[in-house]
Amino acid sequence: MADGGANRGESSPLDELLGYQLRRASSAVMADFAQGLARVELKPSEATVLLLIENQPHATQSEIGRALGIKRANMAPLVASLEKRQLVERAPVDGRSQGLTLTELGAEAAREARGAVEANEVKFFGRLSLPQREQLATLLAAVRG
Amino acid sequence: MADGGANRGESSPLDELLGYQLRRASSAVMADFAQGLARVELKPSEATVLLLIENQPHATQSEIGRALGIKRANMAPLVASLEKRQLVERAPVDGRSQGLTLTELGAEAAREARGAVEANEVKFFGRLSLPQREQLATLLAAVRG
DNA sequence: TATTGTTATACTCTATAACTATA
DNA sequence: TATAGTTATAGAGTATAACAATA
Repeated sequence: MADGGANRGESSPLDELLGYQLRRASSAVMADFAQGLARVELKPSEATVLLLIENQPHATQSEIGRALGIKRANMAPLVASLEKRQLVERAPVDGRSQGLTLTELGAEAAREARGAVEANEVKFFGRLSLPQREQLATLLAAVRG
Repeated sequence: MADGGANRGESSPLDELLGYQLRRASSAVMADFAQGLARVELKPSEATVLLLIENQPHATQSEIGRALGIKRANMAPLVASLEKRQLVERAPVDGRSQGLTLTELGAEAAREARGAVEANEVKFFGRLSLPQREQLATLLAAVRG
């Protein structure tokens, strides 16, 4: 790693800060997740969109974006790319909205994405006991308010 | 917010994923932190660098970068900008390393950065009890391994 | 008037590669 | 050989502003 990895050899005033620890933990988990997805040529944002469409077929891209905290302006090129790769299909809902569904290829990609998600969860949270995982979920929800 | 904010109205399969919850919590905290720093015209990465230099004067930028998980290649323009703004001074340690210290202006910026950090901590973690905060710190450390 | 989707654009953070110079 | 610092460059995510079409 040489650079960029987590340094744990020296204490720093940031160690006391939960916001900082939260960011570092999130970065570590996300970097591994991105690496796990690289094999399938999906970015994390694309993978989460696929999983959400799988779970809520015919949702519009605005709805998906809202659920994921991704702005409309950023959803447009993201979905356009998924459609171009024939992972997602659009079907008009009304004159301005289009419902999104997975193609067969998209469903396969979603399965692979879920595999990457689960490997990532096991790798980072498998060390925790079930009560610890529940506690962490509770605390994270409380932080988000 | 209209877009981009956290949607909590609908359940999704991602709600079960600790990695996803971790990322969303981190994003929320970081967005608020960045906003709090905007008043001082500091980015989060710059603020953390200032705080670390304050705590470890004469540390080299490689050392600071290692402690923060920022690569040398990314530290270079960051520190150059802080130096240009006269927040940081460099003093040669040996022929290839330079120790970093805060100027008076930099010390003042660090104080303001610390204020933003503490407001951010209170806003998001003040809701938690002390044992809960300790538990969260323990769990995040365990996640990072 | 509000919402959907879109384009253009900019900023932050991160990543690799390649180079100089010093140890 | 390894390390410090630099430059160039690319990718991922996010942000705002503005627009057309539709509700």
